[in-house]
Parts: sequence; structure tokens; C-alpha cells
Amino acid sequence: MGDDTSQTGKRDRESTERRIVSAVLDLMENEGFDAVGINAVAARAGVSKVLIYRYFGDLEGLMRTAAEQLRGITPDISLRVVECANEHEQLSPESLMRCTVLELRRSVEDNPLLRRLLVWELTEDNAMTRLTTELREESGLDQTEAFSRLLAELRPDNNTDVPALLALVTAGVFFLSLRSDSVRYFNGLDIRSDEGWQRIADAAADLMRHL
Amino acid sequence: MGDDTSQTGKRDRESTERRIVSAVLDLMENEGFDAVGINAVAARAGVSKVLIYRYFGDLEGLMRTAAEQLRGITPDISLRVVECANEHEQLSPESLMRCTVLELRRSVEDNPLLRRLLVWELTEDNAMTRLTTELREESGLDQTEAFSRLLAELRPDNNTDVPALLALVTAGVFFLSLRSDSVRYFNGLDIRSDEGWQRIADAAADLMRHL
DNA sequence: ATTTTATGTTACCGGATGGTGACATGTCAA
DNA sequence: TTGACATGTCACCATCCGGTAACATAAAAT
Repeated sequence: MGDDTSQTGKRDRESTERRIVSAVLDLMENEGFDAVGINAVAARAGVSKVLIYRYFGDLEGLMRTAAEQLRGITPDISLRVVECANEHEQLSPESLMRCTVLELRRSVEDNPLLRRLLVWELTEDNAMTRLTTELREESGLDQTEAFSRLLAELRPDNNTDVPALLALVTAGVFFLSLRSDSVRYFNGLDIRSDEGWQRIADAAADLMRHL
Repeated sequence: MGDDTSQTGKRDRESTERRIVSAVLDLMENEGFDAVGINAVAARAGVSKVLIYRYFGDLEGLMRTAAEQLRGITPDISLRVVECANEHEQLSPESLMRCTVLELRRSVEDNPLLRRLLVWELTEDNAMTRLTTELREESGLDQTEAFSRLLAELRPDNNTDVPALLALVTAGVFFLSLRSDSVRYFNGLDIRSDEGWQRIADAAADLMRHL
């Protein structure tokens, strides 16, 4: 008792499908993407794998369905960036950049599933990665838009290539966050510590002084 | 005829070992790291897999040996950066940064095995990734050292945190290069085209204007 | 010439994988 | 009550995996 659907747990297709999809996400997050196989999913869902084929066709169909659950996985940090910048100092290009780096890092660090997805997108091309890649691209453009707008308010005459700049910075934060899972140091910096990330954020912020 | 060791191909342990190790690198580069298994290696080397166990113990032993062949895989671009900067414009913090980005990108782009390794290091922790990670770290520190020295000559009074800055930039270039293998656009930029990379390099260079 | 040793091959093992057919049973309509 | 259908289980398949024992043979040592 106490199970998700202990009463209707039997012969309830909806509940079963939900358990299967949850098992996929659970496996991805905790065991890694190559642990997501028919047998493993069925076992973790506590369900016969035949049902997976019946309800989702094949593994790709399951993935496609599971991917729908991932809408919203990509972080929208625009709000938090502004909060952060206003919190510790007044809003400025420097604080904007510093907080972008720090909040971006935090959102990746706090989200194991997102990290798994970012790596997966580097290695596989399937229904799931295509969708999450798309979502990420949209969210990145939003983020860039917000940054551009704020920067234009602060420095109306600047002609910074914000998309290119943010592409490099977010890519850098992504890579360093992912890397910190397996290796502690990168270029001598401790990328597992807040101090290391402070240095990175400060270095990035420092560059905005030219405005 | 024409084969590497057609004359001594039979019952020549050295030659056989070399073929096995080559098969590992070949598979990694062309099929990806999870294609590297005992059976696949033996098949590609045209050799019975029993020999792999006899000569290398197990898969990890093979990996350790193969990793030795990877010394030198990490690019040293210090020289080319200076060449590049002197070529198109005079040496300056801006040109230094621009050429660092472009040369770094080129070296990753031109080296499929390096790209595979970079991804692998994000997902697995074994004898091979530990070694290549170490090598990369050393090379990154050298690169940082060279950059710092040049920058100190150009702007003796600057106090830029070069390690932190280069960590973010190289990480960004790595991620975008890896990503371009599977997705064409990132943040609206075409990361498969030279134009896209020009924008990124320019954006990074632009930031150095504050010096 | 004979034995020993190193090199190489064949055939097999247990286990995991993705996938399918046959069967059991709860649910609901006629 | 009876029959149709959806839901779920069990047993099995071929295939691949890493790993090993047994055997064959070329080369070197005696």
C-alpha cells in the first residue's frame, strides 16, 4: 500500500503507461542513457516488457513519448539573472554577465537529468535528442533576447554580438559543468567548488568592462 | 602484398599487437567509443580474440596500451596562435584571443579522434580517459602559460585571470565543436560554418578591448 | 630428430539484449 | 450468462557480449 496507484494499479493502462515513462526518466537520470533499454525499463517499471511494445510500438516510440515529459527541462534563468544582479550590486554589464554564468551553472548543476541530456545530445541522434535539442535552442534564443534587451537599456550605444558571446559562454558553462562530474580540475581551476566558478564568472564579467 | 606486414604477418607477435592496438584507435575514431569491444576489435584486427586476452590481459589492459598511442593527441596550438595573430594584424590582446578561438576550433575540427575522446571523457571513467584527461590538463596549462606570457608582454599592467578566462573559452570551443557534429545551430549561430565561428571569435576578441 | 614453447584458431560458456507468440484473466457489452 | 476485448504474464527466440578451454601448428631449443 502507498503505491502510486495501488488501488487501480492493475489493469489500468494509463497508470501503467505513466509508470513506464517514469521508469525511462528515472533510468536516464540515475543510471545514464545507455542504461535505458527495453528490459531495464520493464524491470524498473515492474511491468512486463511486452506491454511496452504493445503501447509504444518500440523503444523509439517510448522515447518519443518520454520526451514529451521533458518540456520545461531547459532552464529559463532570465528572471534569476536579473534578481541576482540586483541583489548584490547594481545592474551593469559586468553583473549581468557574472550572474548569467553563475545562474547558468547552478541550473545545470541542480539538474542531473539536464546534464545527462546535454551529453546524450552530443552522441546520439534520435527522437528524444532531436526534441530536447530543439527545446534548448528555443530557450537559448529567449535567454539571448533577454540579455540583449537588458544590455541595450544599460548601454544603448553598444554593438556587442550578444548571440555569439552568449553562445560561447553558455557552451563553456555547459562543458565545464558536465566535465566536473568526472574530473575535478580544468585548466588548474577547481570546477567543483564555488570558488572556481567565482573566478570564471569574474573573469567573464571583467571582460564586459570595455562597455 | 602491400599489407603492413604481409611477409611477417604470421606468427609475429609484435606485428599482431600493433594491429590490435590500431584496430582499437580505428574503431574509436570511426565507430565511436562504445563500438570498442573485444569482439569488434578482434574482428577489425583480423585476429582471434584469444590473442587479446593473452597479450593484454583484458579489455582494460588493451585500453591502457592503446592510450599510450594517444600521447600527442592533445593539440599544442601556442605556435599557431602567434603565427595567426601576426599574420593578419599586429599582435594584440584582441588578435590573441581571436586566434586562440579559431585555432582551437580548427584543431578540434581536424581531429575526429580528439572529439571522440572529449565526449568519452564526459561519460566514462577508465584507464584510457584518465590518461587522456591528464594529458589534456597538462596541455591546457601550457597553453594558459603561453597566453599569459604574451599578454604580460603586451599589457604589463593587466591583472586578467587568464586561467579562468581560458578555461571558459576553451570549454566553450570544445562544446560547440562537439555539438556541431550533431546539430548545426546553437543560439542561432551556424556552428558548422566558418562565418559562425568568425562571429564567435570576434565576440571573444571584442571583449579584450577593455585592456 | 625430438621436444618445448610461442603463436594462432575453433568451439564453446553464461549472461544480457531486443523482440515475439502463446496463454491467462479481469472488464464490460450484448 | 455468454462472448469479445483489453490488460497483463510467461516462455522462448536469435544475437551479441566478454571470457575461457582445447586444440593445431610454426619456430626455436635441445
